[in-house]
Amino acid sequence: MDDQTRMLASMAGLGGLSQADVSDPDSVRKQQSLGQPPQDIGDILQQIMAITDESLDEAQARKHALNCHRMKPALFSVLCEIKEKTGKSIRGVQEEDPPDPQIMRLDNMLLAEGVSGPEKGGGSAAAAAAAAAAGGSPNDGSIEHSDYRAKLAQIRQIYHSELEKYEQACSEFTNHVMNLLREQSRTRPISPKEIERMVAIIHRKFSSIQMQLKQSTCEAVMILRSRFLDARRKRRNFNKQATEVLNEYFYSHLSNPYPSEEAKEELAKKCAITVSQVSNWFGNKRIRYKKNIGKFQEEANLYAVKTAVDAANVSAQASQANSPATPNSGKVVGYRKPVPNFQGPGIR
DNA sequence: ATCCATGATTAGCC
DNA sequence: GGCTAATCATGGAT
Repeated sequence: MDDQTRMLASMAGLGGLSQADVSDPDSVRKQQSLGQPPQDIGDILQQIMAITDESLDEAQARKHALNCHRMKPALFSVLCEIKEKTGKSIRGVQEEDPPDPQIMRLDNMLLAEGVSGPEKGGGSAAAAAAAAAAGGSPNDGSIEHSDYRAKLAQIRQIYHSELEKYEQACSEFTNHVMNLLREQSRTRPISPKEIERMVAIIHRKFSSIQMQLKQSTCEAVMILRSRFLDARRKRRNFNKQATEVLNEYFYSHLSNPYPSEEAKEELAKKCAITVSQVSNWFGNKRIRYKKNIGKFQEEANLYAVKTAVDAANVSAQASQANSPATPNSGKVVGYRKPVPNFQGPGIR
């Protein structure tokens, strides 16, 4: 075996610094290449025991000699090239793929929720928006709101600390593998490109772990949102005055209890609730009235009387303001007598 | 604990 | 898109 062939063998991963080098390599190689059963463990142990400082030194010296050989760089690159060509199957898998749409979705959501955004406490805007969407009145639920923010901040904190941990672990592991490969590239044909690819594989693995983290964070945020912002969970009865205003309108428009968009806006303003709450209220009222007119009879009479009295007051004031000679002729707008037969004919 | 009232949501209709 | 009817979920009285 001349120097070059020995080196080729050693670089192709057959040699290096194995126990075969330091004791009797040929017997082991021959046995294995001939498909014979591996030699006894006793024999191997014998060989290990036979390793001395001297033989180690000799092996190191030989390795050093190989590394310093003038042909080494050229041969190394040739071997790398061969390996590159034969390793097509691996390459196909690792080609750059476009950014995962799912991870983009998760990123967008976390950003929107203020979890992954740059500024601290970024959830407030999202929380406010969500609260507004839920249709709550402007000044209620401030306690729950701050509670929501606190919980969101907690999620955010956990998310960031976990992310940091993953990133640290990733870079540590990457460094470790890179060092290992660099070290091995002295004795095996490992090109920098291959190391790069390995690093990419590691990053891919870690990013899939990151995706799981993002996914579970998203789930936590969704649960939090539904817990705090589901309007049904924090239902509050409208105040007495608001209910009165709505009932007044309902019973004084019993023949057609369908307020126009403008009327709804007006009522919403008066009651300090949203237009959709007004719509909900009328929807519920109509159906419940229709289902049990008898039950609402008393209420209907009450509001009819109330409306009549109000109208009388208004007209009395008006007649006082005008001339005393013209009484309330035809001025009783919105008056509705206490009808014994409330059919609500207008309800579809 | 139970029941009723009530605001919100949902599916289906027009 | 607005409405009805059914239903859910909670508040409050008992």
